[in-house]
Amino acid sequence: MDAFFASVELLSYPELRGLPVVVGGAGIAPPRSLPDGRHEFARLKSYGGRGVVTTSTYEARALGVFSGMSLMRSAQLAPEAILLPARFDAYRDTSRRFKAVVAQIASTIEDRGIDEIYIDLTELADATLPLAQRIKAAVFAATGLTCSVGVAANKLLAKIGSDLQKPDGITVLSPEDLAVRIWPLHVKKINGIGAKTAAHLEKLGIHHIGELAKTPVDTLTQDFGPRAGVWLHRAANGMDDSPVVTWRAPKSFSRETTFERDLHVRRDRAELSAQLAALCARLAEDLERKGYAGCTIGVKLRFADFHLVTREITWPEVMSDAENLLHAARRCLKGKLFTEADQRRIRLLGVRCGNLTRRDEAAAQAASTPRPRQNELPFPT
DNA sequence: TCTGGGGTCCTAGGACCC
DNA sequence: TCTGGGGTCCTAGGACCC
Repeated sequence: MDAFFASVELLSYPELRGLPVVVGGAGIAPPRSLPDGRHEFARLKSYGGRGVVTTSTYEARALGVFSGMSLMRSAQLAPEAILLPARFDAYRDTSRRFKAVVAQIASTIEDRGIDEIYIDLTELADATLPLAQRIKAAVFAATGLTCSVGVAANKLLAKIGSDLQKPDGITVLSPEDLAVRIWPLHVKKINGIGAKTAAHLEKLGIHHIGELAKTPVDTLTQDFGPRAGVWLHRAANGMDDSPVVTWRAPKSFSRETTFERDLHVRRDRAELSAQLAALCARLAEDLERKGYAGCTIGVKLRFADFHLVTREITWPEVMSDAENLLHAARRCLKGKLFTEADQRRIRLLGVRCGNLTRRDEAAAQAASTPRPRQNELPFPT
């Protein structure tokens, strides 16, 4: 989907069409409705929190504002841009509709998050281009939104192709296109090559996919290890035999929050305790709603200096209720994480539950989950 | 004025068992 | 007292993606 969250918002606020609009994270007030039916929108420059850009319209991107950028920095680049709070329920609803309508045309679909799918068209007899056009038209009819489609012999190339003519594009790649259209692209266009790997390749003098493709595998395996080295070489040569996976069992659920201000390990202990309990309660709700329980419980801390620490414990029995999650999470926080004289501040706190089983399968175990111990304080010092 | 939230996969070391 | 492989599970961190 093209600029998905922002595009959904434009359906609600068509008067913003053509303007730089940014959908952002936390603590943003929704637009105020005026008596005459118009809306009063917040501007990026009025924002004072710690959020980041979730999605920006193409007009905002033209000003240098992209996903992941802090809203503060975005405000410097585009102070007059409209700022909207994210409405995940609306995006999830739209997401379901676009996926459902595609499923009517081709049922083998791999979910790649809220705004992206892979579709296996192998078994469909239709000619490629009309098929892609039909999918786009169906998505537009169901949602009022445009998407970009890449068609190729595998997922790796289809993904790159889908990005070549955004927004509202169709790109069909044939084998001959590899050298002509893929090799001139930067290595970061390959799904799986991020900032770190790209910087590493840069040091080796490899910038474009074509250069990577012509680099001997041995050179790559020496630098990146056997597995990654081979993968890089294959990817650059357009090779990918990964299947379209229609369903995966979830591996973990988690909840985390970044505080409005950094919390002191000792002085803000009561607040940290309350936040931890709240996260466990939300995680328990998620597990309950989705019907899972897990036995590996972990916490995640980001300190004010952005240093990240995780701790996890595997319990003998699975759990899914808030009390037991909290008990286990507190356990993770005990030990050498904090000292008596600790003056550090924490910016983010998270709780995770992994090693999942379906709750109906775990029902027998559930009866014997350990009772939480009382009077235990989290964030021991 | 820095840097969200929810995920997956990989690696590497250590414990433990046979 | 010194020495094997092989396998699994657990834990911490990191890269990457949407």
